Amino acid sequence: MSKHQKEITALKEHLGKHQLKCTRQRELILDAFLKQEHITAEAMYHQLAKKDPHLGLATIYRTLNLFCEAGLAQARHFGTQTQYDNVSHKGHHDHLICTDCGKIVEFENCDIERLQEEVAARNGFTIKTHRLELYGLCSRCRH
Amino acid sequence: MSKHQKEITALKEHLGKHQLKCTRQRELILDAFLKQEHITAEAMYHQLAKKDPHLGLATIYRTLNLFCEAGLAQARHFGTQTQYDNVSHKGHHDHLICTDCGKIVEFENCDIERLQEEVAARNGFTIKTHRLELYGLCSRCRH
DNA sequence: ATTGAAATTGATAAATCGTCTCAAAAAGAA
DNA sequence: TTCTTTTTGAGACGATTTATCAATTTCAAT
Ligand SMILES: [Mn+2]
Ligand SMILES: [Mn+2]
Ligand SMILES: [Zn+2]
Ligand SMILES: [Zn+2]
Repeated sequence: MSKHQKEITALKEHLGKHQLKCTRQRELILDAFLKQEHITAEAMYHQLAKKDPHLGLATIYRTLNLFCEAGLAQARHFGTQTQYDNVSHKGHHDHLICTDCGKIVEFENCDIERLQEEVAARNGFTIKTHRLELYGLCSRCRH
Repeated sequence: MSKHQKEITALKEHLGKHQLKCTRQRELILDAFLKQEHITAEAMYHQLAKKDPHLGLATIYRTLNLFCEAGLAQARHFGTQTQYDNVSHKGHHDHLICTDCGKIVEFENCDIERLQEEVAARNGFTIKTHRLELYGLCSRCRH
């Protein structure tokens, strides 16, 4: 029994609900993805080339996007590339960033999350993901 | 005396400190930029084509990146494009973005802003700026 | 005002990243 | 097995931004 049974089941459920098929490539990519905290399509392409030299980059992109739709991954634009975060690896969180020393504090605030939902609903949107980053000075750098 | 004298002076100081030159193109682009809250290089290219049909797109990019280095602008990846925000602009707002059609809705929410301050204070931070982007589907794209 | 080194420009090639196309292959229900 | 639908891989393609480079402009020193 795999350590990641919950995620494997979640994906299979998503596949079933959407008339999608369980392929060797999807299983291979899922297996590799669940071992990561976050990865780019390109990095996964090179990593999996050892196991299957014919696995196409387009398939990696398609499958990582599928994971996003199934709720297993979350895409984040980071610099010029897209990072696919493993949602199961760490819960959702946002960031406080010190612009002076670069210190990063992770936080989670349910009230903010709820207000975000309200704002979205008021504008007819359904939120899939979000990004909240607070930039400023940490206590040490303020003095 | 221009309404944006402070920013014009700030740019000239930056130019002087870095052996950069004050060109007609830089003045033209600065003038247009300071009237905007945020703009893409492409949008500015089309906008300025009326005043100078030979102004190159590369010059727009180079100049907007220069404004970032001079502290007048802030680059923000927004979907596939880069938005250059005018940091001197007073009216802060955040964004709802439809991941399907690209629609962008601007919003302000004082309660979220207040909670952000609380989170920051609890962690010893003083917020200078922040970025909040909500990604999802607009009413039309949700079907 | 003239000169000349250094910076800048515009046109366009190139790089980057991700999606689209489509014929062949695979999945899976019957 | 048969048959329909989905998926795949390879590369073309599109969008955005940066690099290249010869010609032009700036500006400080004559
Ligand atoms: Mn959050
Ligand atoms: Mn805000
Ligand atoms: Zn700090
Ligand atoms: Zn939409």
